[in-house]
Amino acid sequence: MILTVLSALAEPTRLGVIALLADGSEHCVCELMPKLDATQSRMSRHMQVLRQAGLVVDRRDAQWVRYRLNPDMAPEIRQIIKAVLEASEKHERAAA
Amino acid sequence: MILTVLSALAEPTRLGVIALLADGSEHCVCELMPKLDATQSRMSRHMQVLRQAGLVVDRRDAQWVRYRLNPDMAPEIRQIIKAVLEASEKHERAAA
DNA sequence: CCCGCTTATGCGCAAATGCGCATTAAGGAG
DNA sequence: CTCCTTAATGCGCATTTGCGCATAAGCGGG
Repeated sequence: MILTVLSALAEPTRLGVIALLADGSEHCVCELMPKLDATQSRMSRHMQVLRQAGLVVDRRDAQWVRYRLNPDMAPEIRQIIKAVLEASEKHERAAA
Repeated sequence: MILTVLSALAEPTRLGVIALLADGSEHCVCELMPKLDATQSRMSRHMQVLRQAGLVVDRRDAQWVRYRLNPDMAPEIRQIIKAVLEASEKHERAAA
């Protein structure tokens, strides 16, 4: 379980998705694709990994699929995500 | 950097090592091996991954190599480890 | 119905990961 | 020096992962 979460986060595109979804709102794949410089099939599969790890949920809205962070995520997992995002922010700053 | 840390943690034996080292003291490979049910070469390579991720440091002591959590680990990384260990503890309890 | 847009998926391939086995290396004891 | 213990590493192999390409599937509009 935790291992699934960690593997899901241990990939730049997927971590990028989590960072983008961390604003709490919904985003469709077609919006994430250009922001993360990923092709459609790549994005779709990465989203599947995040879904299976229980990190995101999806909702069909007409021809779009809207993703958001799983609102029922366990608090411990939420805490991991928080720590990871804070760490990556710090490191982006350091790199810039 | 964060990705390296996450991949390092996303493996059961390595996560087990971190959990064992979390007591703050030193442990030699020969002690970790039986506790994590790992062969010698497996352990050695996993320790290398943890070292390269900056999570542990090693020290030669006679014929042993003693490992401990990297005391110079960045606080953000430390925070990730803390969150991960707490989550895995909770989940072990749930599984038991 | 056909078309266009968005997303998912089957397939094959290349690269990465994890492992065991055997060997090497490093250190201490006799 | 040899022998023993502990740890690292070269090698080959099997599995997993990540990807592109093409195709299918879901939805709305005309």
